Amino acid sequence: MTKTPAQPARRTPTLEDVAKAAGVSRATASRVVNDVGTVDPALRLRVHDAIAATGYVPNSAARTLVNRRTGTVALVMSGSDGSAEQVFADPFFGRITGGVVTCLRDRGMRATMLLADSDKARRDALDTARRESDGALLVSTHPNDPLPQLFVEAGVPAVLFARPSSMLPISFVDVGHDVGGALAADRLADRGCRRIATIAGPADLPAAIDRLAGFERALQRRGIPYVHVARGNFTAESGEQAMTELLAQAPDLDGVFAANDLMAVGALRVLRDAGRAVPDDVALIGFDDSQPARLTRPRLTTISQPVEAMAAHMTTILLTHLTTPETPPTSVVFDPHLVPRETA
Amino acid sequence: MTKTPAQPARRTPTLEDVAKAAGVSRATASRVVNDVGTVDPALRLRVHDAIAATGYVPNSAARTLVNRRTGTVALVMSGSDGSAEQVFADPFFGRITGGVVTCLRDRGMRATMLLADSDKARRDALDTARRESDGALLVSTHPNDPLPQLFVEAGVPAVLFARPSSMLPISFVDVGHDVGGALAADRLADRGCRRIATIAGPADLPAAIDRLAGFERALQRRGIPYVHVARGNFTAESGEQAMTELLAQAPDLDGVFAANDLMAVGALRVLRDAGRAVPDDVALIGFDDSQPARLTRPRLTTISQPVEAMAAHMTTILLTHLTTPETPPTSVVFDPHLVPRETA
DNA sequence: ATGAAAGCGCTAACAA
DNA sequence: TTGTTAGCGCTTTCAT
Repeated sequence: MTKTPAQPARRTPTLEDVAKAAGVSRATASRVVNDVGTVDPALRLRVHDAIAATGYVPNSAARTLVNRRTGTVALVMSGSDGSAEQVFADPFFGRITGGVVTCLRDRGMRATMLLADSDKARRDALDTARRESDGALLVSTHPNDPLPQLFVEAGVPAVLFARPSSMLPISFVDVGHDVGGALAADRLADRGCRRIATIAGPADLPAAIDRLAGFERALQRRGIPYVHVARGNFTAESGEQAMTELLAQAPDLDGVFAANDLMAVGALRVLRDAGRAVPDDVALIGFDDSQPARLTRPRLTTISQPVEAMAAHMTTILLTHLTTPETPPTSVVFDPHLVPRETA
Repeated sequence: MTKTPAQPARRTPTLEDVAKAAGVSRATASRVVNDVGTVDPALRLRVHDAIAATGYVPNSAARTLVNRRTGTVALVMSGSDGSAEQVFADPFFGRITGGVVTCLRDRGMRATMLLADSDKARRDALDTARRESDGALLVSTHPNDPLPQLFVEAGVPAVLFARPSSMLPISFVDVGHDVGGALAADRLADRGCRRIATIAGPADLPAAIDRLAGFERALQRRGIPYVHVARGNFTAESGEQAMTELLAQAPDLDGVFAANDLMAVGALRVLRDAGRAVPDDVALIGFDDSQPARLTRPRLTTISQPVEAMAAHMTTILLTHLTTPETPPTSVVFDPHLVPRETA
């Protein structure tokens, strides 16, 4: 019965307990735990035993208090005002979250979920990101989102998912939307389509702009310069309407690229109703490889983005900025790929 | 130029700074900040001014260290082993997250996202939930998930989304799956269907069991005792297969209830291919009110769950447990409702 | 290589 | 009502 023998109380063990059990000072125990500085191998072993014996786990609040590091990254979903529910219902959101959480987990870190869908929410998100996280991952669903700029101005480390509409000194990951458009163009051209049309997305969305540009350029390269363009807003209904317009404008068309799957689904319905066989009369390609693309009959050929990988990479970029603050803004653009199914 | 006049340094202000600026002690400043104890109105005012002047915001790590409260709730997505990406791609997940985050935000709290898809991940989640959050919200995607039991045994405050397969002394929210099944039954019966079949979900899933039971009971009440049952696994493909079986078994059927929308989508395809007009020859009802339900033509009549409200309520239950630990486990079952569209 | 000691910013007894 | 003080658990100089 010398020092603190058996039941010191039902309290969660602290570094002090470990030190005592190992017969060393708290400082030494800390060094062992953090694997820093130099400690005698023998002592190190004793400390490790003590850790195992006591079941010690570091208290992160205490660490944060002294280190100014939280081990947490804020994942900010930024929607237009009051769009909370809508933002989260999009499977995209979940895939991004999955990529981020998985990546952070490998590094012993966590993600806290923030929602920025009003001016106040944006301020709060900035504040929380600054004070209770080490940095932020920003996912905007609409163009001209003021959030990225806010973070840049406040000097809070942040990385964007998708290129911002206006130039900003901030890192981001994105997919090559233009490359995706080109993939679709080549696929249509390769299968012999010559009277081609496209259902483009909103004209103020960088992603939509690039998909269209890449698509048109690729066709031009293939000697198919003229493309009928109708605009949609990424809903199935707008896809129906656009397809209807297109059919009226160019009844003889034989290939269509829709800037997302939902619009492609709408287009498919109109084509079917118009008695056009897909893909034999008209080939059709979507974008996103979303669930609806797999559910249509015929199944939708589409362009896929490596969302999880992008999210993971976005996370590692942020961690780099945290480790090496002087790192200049970096952007990484991922390659999309064609998912050949039945409509093209 | 008396005390700390202008630029005390570019350091984030602490309570000490506020106290100094207001000419009071740190304790008084703390009382004002936390609105606790009794403080002279005049001093209170001076402290508030000082807070505004310094731009003070409490340091949460320091608070956590002394309070043992993190202001954070762990949102644990629990999938079968290695199913990370799949879990997150489900829109359900996002809707739950949205409900939780919104509810927490109103109370000045945050959610940290955890993924429990392996034994190690489950242990880690438990540990993180215990050490870095005040409690946990558990969302299981598969039956017989060991996670809830783990939390119960560890005594970590937790609330489940959906009733656990085995009885457990733990709070949960759920939707009345049986009520939903009955809603579908009544709808079919009301529109005159008499030769009714159902595509049930996995026999080991409480939700699937209840949907089927509620459906059958309601039909029985209406004097339609016999129901053809085929099983699916909640995918569109399984829905196709089940519908094919059903059509073979009961070629004259005139109404079908599928236990989820995806299977209903599959069924719809088979019915169309079989030349059955929907809803005129065969009426069809799904469950979930998911995106695919809105995309089919005809649009799918379905049963909707108030997911966001359920998630929010799950959160408030957890907060109640945190405030009043002796609160016994509570369960709240929400009413689903019928979303009448075109297939029934 | 190791330990003593000084905080990190805050809350809560306890005194006054 | 207010202030003093003792920690919460940890890291990190600075001596030794």
